[in-house]
Amino acid sequence: MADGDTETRVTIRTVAADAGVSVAAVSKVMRNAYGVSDALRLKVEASIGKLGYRPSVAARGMRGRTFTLGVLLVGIDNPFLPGIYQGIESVTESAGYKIMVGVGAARARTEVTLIEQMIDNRMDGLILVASQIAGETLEHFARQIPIVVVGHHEPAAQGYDTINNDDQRGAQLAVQAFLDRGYSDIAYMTQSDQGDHHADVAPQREAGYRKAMTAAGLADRIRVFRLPQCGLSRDEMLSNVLQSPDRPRAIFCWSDLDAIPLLSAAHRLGMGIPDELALIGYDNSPMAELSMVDLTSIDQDGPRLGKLAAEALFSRMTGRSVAEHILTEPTLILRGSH
Amino acid sequence: MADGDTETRVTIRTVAADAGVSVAAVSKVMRNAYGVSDALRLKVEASIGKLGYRPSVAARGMRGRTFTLGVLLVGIDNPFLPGIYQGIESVTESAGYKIMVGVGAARARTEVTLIEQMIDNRMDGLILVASQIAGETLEHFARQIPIVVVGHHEPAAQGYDTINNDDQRGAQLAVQAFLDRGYSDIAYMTQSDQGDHHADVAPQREAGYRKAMTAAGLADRIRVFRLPQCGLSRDEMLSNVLQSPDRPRAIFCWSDLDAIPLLSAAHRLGMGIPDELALIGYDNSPMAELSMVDLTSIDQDGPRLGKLAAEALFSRMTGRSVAEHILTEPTLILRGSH
DNA sequence: CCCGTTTCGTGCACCGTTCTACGTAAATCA
DNA sequence: TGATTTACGTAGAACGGTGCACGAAACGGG
Repeated sequence: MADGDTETRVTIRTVAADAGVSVAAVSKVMRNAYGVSDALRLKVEASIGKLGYRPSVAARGMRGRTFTLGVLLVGIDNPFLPGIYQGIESVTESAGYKIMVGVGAARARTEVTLIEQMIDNRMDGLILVASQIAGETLEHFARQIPIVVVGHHEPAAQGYDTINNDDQRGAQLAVQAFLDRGYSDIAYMTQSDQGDHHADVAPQREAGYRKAMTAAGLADRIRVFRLPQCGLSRDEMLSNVLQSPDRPRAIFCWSDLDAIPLLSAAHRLGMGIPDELALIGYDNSPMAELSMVDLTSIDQDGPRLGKLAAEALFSRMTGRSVAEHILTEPTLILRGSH
Repeated sequence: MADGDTETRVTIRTVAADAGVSVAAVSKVMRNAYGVSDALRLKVEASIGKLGYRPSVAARGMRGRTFTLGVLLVGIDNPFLPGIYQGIESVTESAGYKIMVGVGAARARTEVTLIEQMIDNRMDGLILVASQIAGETLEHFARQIPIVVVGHHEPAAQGYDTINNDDQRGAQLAVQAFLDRGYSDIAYMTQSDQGDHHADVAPQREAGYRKAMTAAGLADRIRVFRLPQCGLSRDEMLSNVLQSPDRPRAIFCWSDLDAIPLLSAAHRLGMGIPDELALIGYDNSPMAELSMVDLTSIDQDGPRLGKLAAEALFSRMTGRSVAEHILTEPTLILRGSH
């Protein structure tokens, strides 16, 4: 512990002494509770200003609320997250709540630890974005702290809320967009399932793809490619898929995250887009918009999802106990890749 | 507050009662402090396991340490951050420390609030990545909590450490790479300065660019473009720069973050790369590697910076009080854009 | 066998807040 | 004017841990 010239912390007691009032009085002013005269308030506020007093969140959390929310993100390299985060922040900021973020690195174990960490830090509520954690575990945590989940389908959950774009509908939009252009040889590319509980977005999009294909009478043309996790063999696999003699003419990819590397592989192989390969992604990430990428993608309006999540969390924190499961409408962003 | 079937929390008292020992004994076992017999330890650990006890970070923090570090990031959409974060995590995880992240959104005001929040949450130390906060403010905070700063040059700082890649050297590498290809009409493109204290990386890279140009006898060819912040007029400005009759033949861009949109604008205008425009970026982001981007870039080895930062923080937390200012060597990643 | 050391476990005073319960003075009402 | 109410401020007990100081064994050497 660095113990140089440690400025002794300004506590509520320091303020009370300075203002010549009781500790409780200062506390009341801070929480603008009932029963404070203007004279007292002024005195206390003057001292607070003079001393630069900030209440300790940790101590405050031991009895009251901390006005801090926890947000758990899968990672920081996912283009889907900034929009959601910004949506959350827009709501929480104006309500005077602070946000602490945990980065789950897509490992369920890490995520559980982080959630526990947030509970132990006495946060007032949690928003989990694209969490990998199973529903039953979530129910367990939800008994200890209000929770809202984004990007994880669990429509029967009782203890927590879920906010999602309608991933099945998004997949249907993509398939339809291909059909409109006359394609019938449409494949779906997804990440390899990893303990997959059918709750994650990728399987939902797969289900939507299958339904849409079946509805179009193309059930026998259904093909699903599953990408391995690690980087090197993934790039290889992308190339292999593209070079195989019976490669699909059109690919709907579960996320821009994989669609763009796929596009890159196609480009490297000298394939024309969309003439030799048509492609639609998901998330409408900023990269998709770049002219050399120009990727058609499904947009799920991250800021809106974030906003809805924050609002749901607040309503749950203030009493609602019956679960809410919201599904928003995705939109197709037309570009040159299909 | 959701007050459904609130599982009453397992506290240190619950454990003590269950194991038939004192609260202090449990505390000792948790902190594996001196003076615990094997018998006692076993008894207590059994109860802890049975009850699933986790100590409250908040309460613990009021006297001891929390084993939690705060990491402040500029944003989550910056390709430079994942590497650094991963580097930090690799060190802290094995040391049994948890990380809470704050997202500063590149606004100094928000960042200050978040740092205060982290101090109030009793974190044991802070790593600030690409923070916008002025040096004097940092010194102030550094008196309250050990701090290490990444991506912000403040070589004279006393109270905190800084870890940076040598941005001036990186700029020099870029200029040299252009010179080697025979370019002399080399411009620098940067973000418009925003309260800029010369400490941020962009001005450092600018200084390096100026030095390198001067050293090459091209002082009179020095040109600097400053991009506005907001998205729309930025794209316009990029196009304008590229379409002006005396546009530079080679541009060194302060970050891939702006180099890639610039590349996109060039592509949209049908300009050949590198024949009509040569480009070098900074950060070697994953996108730069994509075949349709193929951007030459300066790599600063984020994971290494993160690792160094975490190690510096630990050494500071365990007593070191004289500041450390580390500069790492950047490398040029050759690709097709120059 | 006595006395000085260790070793182990406990009681208790913190840490910085919140919040309930209570006392007092002023204002209102009959 | 006396009885109520209302407004304001204060003690002091939580909250869930930590860690110091202390006492009681157990140990060990002369």
